[in-house]
Amino acid sequence: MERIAEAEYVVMEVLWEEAPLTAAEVSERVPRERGWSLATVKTMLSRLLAKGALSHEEEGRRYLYRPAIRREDYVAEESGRLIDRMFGGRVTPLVAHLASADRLSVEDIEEIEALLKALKS
Amino acid sequence: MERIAEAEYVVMEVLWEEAPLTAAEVSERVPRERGWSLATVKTMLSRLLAKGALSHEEEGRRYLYRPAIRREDYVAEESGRLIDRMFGGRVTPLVAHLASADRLSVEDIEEIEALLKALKS
DNA sequence: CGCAGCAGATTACATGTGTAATCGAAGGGG
DNA sequence: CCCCTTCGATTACACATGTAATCTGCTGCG
Repeated sequence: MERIAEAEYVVMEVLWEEAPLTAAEVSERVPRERGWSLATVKTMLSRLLAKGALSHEEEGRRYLYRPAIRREDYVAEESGRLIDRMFGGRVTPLVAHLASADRLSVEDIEEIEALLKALKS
Repeated sequence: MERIAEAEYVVMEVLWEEAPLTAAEVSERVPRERGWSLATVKTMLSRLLAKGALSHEEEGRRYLYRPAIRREDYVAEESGRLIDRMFGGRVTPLVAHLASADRLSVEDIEEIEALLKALKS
């Protein structure tokens, strides 16, 4: 599975949210603050097709695009990559880090505790 | 703080481990499997200097390099970036994801629970 | 005192990425 | 039936990245 660049990821998000879509529809749904032209979106779509991250079917003389990889798989790969690089592949140090970096509120902690408890049973 | 590329990060790791070091010393410590020439390491060092991620002091006619940013800060930024992109900035979904992706062993879970308990007090 | 060798600086070059503009075909409106 | 619009395809172009090789200036060895 080829690497998806950050700008490309924006397009993937759109299509994971709703698919299939035409290029124009994707363009409409790209977050406004990106300020992308339709042309840019089309470039992203082609590159993602080439990378095998999207598939397309013809609808008249347009394409309908849809994801060819699952969001979970992509997220798993990316977060795994980060954990491997920064935390030697271990998850506990990541959580410890998040905690000490104040990314964890008391509510977070309680949610996670509940989650873990559920996991054990 | 400018973005540090993946290859550059390898050099940062070396210097976070031990500093200050000369270019040659850094080169020796770069993981063998990278197969980098000394020239490549020197390029990384210059780029990191330019980005302000390293500082250097002269020692004779060589430089001694040392990190100018803390590993903690870099890791915080990168993991924050991932969490924002993939989990809408919320940590709990990340942990949930890790759990469902089988990145959490029973021991992990117990370690994290202990960690969280300590955090609350 | 001259030169081999090492330091950093400069240059190289292919590929990836961000952000389009342009081109050629096709189809719909008048 | 012809032209304007709209598609996807092709081309553009600057900057980043990965991976070096070359250049230039000192410096210590002989």
